[in-house]
Amino acid sequence: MTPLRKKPNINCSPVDTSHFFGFAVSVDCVIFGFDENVLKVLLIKSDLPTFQDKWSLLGDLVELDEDLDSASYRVLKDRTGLENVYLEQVHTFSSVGRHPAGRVVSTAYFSLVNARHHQLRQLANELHWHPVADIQEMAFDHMEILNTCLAALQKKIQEEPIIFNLLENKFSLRELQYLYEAILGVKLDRRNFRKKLFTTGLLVDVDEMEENVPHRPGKLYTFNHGRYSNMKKKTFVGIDF
Amino acid sequence: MTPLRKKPNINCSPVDTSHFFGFAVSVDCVIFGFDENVLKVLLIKSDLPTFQDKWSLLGDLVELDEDLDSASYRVLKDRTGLENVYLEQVHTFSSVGRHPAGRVVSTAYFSLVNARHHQLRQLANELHWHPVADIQEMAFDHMEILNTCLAALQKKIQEEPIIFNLLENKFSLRELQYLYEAILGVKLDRRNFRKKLFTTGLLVDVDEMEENVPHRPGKLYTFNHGRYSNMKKKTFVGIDF
DNA sequence: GTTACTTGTGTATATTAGACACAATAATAT
DNA sequence: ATATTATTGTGTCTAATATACACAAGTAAC
Repeated sequence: MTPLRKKPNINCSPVDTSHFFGFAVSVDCVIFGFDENVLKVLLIKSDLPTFQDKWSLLGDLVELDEDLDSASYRVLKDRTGLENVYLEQVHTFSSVGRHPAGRVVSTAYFSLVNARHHQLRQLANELHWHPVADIQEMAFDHMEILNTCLAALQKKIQEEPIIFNLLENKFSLRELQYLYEAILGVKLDRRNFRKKLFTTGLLVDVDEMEENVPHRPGKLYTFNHGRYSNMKKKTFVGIDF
Repeated sequence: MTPLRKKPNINCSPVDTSHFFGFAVSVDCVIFGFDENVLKVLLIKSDLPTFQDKWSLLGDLVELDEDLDSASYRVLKDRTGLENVYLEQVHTFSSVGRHPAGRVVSTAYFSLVNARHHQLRQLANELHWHPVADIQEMAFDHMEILNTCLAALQKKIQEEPIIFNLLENKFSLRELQYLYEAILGVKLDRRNFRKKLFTTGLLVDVDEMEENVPHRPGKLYTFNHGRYSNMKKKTFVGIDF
């Protein structure tokens, strides 16, 4: 429980109030995208002098009348223009010295977006996609947040089919396989990969082909959201490679 | 990132400061124990009038110079007398109206303790073990927190061998199996269960037998922590029933 | 039409999961 | 001491799943 220190009622005791009610809360969004066969994350240059020229995650302070999910949705919508994106709370970071401006605890979310979505392009002036594998350091404790969220993502895509949020609506199996490989950092056997995915029954052949590829085009598929929602109750069988 | 609203420096602007730095942060610990073949959780009667006679989780407000892990360790140590217990952050709950005294976001941890540990008994006057399955309602949003933590526990014990934290140092395979069954809410095949656990190579036969059981006594085992730490690097293979 | 690259497909083997039964042991009651 | 009761300890067969692996055919570019 959360007993507010028994003694003085928190509403009548300004001293105690300031003692406990002195936190700021923020959200930080690790926004993943997939482009050029590489897993990327959307970053912004830090505007704090302390972290001059360091990159940081997209985040914001949470308003007093706002919950964490709403705050992260707001950040995502305001900063990227995207709505209805996949968002998942991962962990709350709370080192005492983590923010130079005061006591700020931050809840990390990861988000999966289509990196080539048109609405995103326009804002490209202040935002930049970075290959996750290339990032060595960041502002604040954002490197730790990124690592934690990447681990969460790797685990989650083996449990639930959220990975499709990173692709166009229609995709080829090659794209999907490369995406799995990029996230997990492994090479997968193509035939076994296809077999496995077809047996899920969640891929719909849309009877179209890739275009503008410099080789034999592959079939395109979509993810069967409806069917997944139904079978979800009965436990989705993860993709174990 | 966490940009503190560009405009006024947060340290020079009391108005903005009170606006964002008005949160309290708490931790709530879902302390699991196993006794009488039932999964239990340690609860306390709420001392808030709003939740008269409702049970609540053990928790406390976080100090301004304290991080979340420290706060939850503190709660556990102060309230149960136990140290070196297993603790894991699960989720942060932040509904705007979740706490009657003001804006309090709370980070939930689950903890695994030996319910029969001697240090615990003395404090039994204000704390009570409740069978998880019997709990229907709780103070605050603690029912939701409990459910979330139970789900996290069920998932986690199938990925890592943390379950041994709930048992005595030496235990029989029956106790271990009943514990798995209590947490997962399923019946397991005894022969397959034993086979599976032996093949992990993490059980050490201590060459002792159960005592004071009204039937043929079983062998006692301990969990091989050292060996697990070593193999952990190479990915522990979960127990898939 | 040749080259480069990728698609699409199946089988055999190894590993793992799941179902299932009975004799041996200790404690207790008679 | 004997019977009763409850539990231990053990192995095999079958089904399901994971893994390794090769070649012909399609399209684009030259």
